[in-house]
Amino acid sequence: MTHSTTDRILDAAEVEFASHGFVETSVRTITTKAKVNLAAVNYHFGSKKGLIQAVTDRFLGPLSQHLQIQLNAYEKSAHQSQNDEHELRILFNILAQSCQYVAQHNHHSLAVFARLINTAYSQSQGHLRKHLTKQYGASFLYFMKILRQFMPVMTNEQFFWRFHYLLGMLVFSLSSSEALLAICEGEYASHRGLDQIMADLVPIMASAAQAPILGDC
Amino acid sequence: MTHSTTDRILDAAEVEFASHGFVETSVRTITTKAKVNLAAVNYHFGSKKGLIQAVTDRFLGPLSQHLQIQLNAYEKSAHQSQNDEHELRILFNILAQSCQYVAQHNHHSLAVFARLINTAYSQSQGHLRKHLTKQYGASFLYFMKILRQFMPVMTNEQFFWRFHYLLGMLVFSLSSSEALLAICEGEYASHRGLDQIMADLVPIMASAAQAPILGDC
DNA sequence: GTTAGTTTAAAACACCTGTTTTAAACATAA
DNA sequence: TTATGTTTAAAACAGGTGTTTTAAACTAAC
Repeated sequence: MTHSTTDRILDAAEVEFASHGFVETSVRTITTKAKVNLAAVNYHFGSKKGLIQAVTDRFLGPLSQHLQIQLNAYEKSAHQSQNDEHELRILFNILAQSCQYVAQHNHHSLAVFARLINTAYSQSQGHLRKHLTKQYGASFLYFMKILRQFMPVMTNEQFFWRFHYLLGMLVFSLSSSEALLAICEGEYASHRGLDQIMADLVPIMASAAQAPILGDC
Repeated sequence: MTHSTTDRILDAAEVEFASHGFVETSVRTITTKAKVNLAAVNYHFGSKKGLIQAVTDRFLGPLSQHLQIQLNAYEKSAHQSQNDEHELRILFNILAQSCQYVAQHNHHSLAVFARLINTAYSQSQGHLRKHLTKQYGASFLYFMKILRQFMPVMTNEQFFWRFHYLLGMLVFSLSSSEALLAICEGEYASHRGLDQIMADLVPIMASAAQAPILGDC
C-alpha cells in the first residue's frame, strides 16, 4: 500500500473538491475513488466538514508559512525604491511564488485553493470562513499591512475594498480558468496553466492597485 | 392578490437564489416563501432548472438589450479621442450603467446576476452555461469587439485572458461583497452597495486593461 | 353551463445525503 | 497473549431533495 488511509482520502477528496466543488461531491464518491470504506471519513475526520478543513490545511499551512517567511525577508531587505508599482509587483510576485511553491508538491492545490476561497465567500458556509480566519488570518493581515504602504493615497476604507477587488480577480481567475475556455470552445484562445495565470496577474494587480479613485467619468 | 403565481415564484426564487445560491435553495423553501403550492414550480417552469433560467432571463434580457443599444449609440458617435484609457472607462461605464438600469427595476437582480455568473463558471453546471451563451452570447461578443479596439497592443489570446481576468474581478466583487465584510466584522470598513462597487470598478478595470504584459519582475 | 386552464392540499415516489452501527477481520505493540 | 487501534463489509438510520400524482376546488372564457 503506497499511502495510508487518511492520505488516500485526502488525495481523492482534493481532486474531487477541486473539480466539482464541496457541496457537489459526496462522501461516497470520495471513499469510492480512494478505495476505502465509507465510514473511514467519519472515523478519521469526524465529519465531512472536518475533511474539508483537513484538505485545506494541508496546503494552506505550507502556503501561509512560506508567505510569512518571504514577507519577513522582504521587510528586512532595503527598499528605498521610489517606484510604488515596482514594489507592488514584487509583493504580488511573492504571493504568486508562495502559491506556486505549494503547487509544486501538490498539483491540485491551486485549484482547490481558489475554489475554496470562492466557496467560502459566495456560499454562506460559516464554518469554513471562521476556520480560515482563525487559522490563517495573521498571514492575511500581514500581507495587507505591507501592501498598505505602497497604496498610500487612499483611505483605510478605500484600501480595504481595493484589496477585495484584487483578491476577487485572483480567486475568480484561478477557480474558473477552464470555464471561460469551454464557453468559447477554444475558438479564441488556448488552455492556460494556473502558474501562467498567476504570472499574468502580477502586473495587472499592480496596475489595478494604483488606479485612481475618481467618481465621475 | 398583487402578483400572479408565476411572478410570486420568480420574486421569491430571486431573493433566495441571490442570498443562498442555486444548489443551496430548495424548491420547497421557494414555494413556502412565495406562499404557493409545491407543485406550482414544476407546473409552470417544468423543473428547477427551468425556474433558474426564467429567473436569469427576467433581468439578463433587459440588461443585454440595454447594453446593446448603448453600445450601438457609442459606436455611432464620434470618438477620435487619442486617450485609450478614457475610452475604456466610458465602455466599462456603459456596462456598469446597464447593470444599474436593471437594478432599478429589480433590487436583487445584481446580486443574482453576479452569483449566477459565478455559479455558472465555478460549478460545472452545463445547462446554465449553454443557456447563457446561446441566449446572450451576442451582446457579450459585441462588447468584447468594441473593447478590443482600445487594447490593441496585445494578441487575441492575450486579450481573451485579460478580459477573463477583468470579468472575474467584476463578478467576484459583486457576488461576495458582504462576505469579506463579515470576515473583518466591520472593523476595517463599512458596507458598500453594489452600485458603489460597480462605480469603483470602472477606473480599476480600465487601468487593469492597460497593464503591461511582461513576464519578468 | 360547459369547458379548459389554474391553484391547492396532501401524499407518495424514488433517490441521494451525511452519519452511525454492528460485526468481523487485521495490524502492531506492550 | 492481551490489548489497542485500524479497516472492512453491510446495513440501517433520519432527513432532505426534485418530482409526480390524485383529487378537489376555483377562475375565467366560450
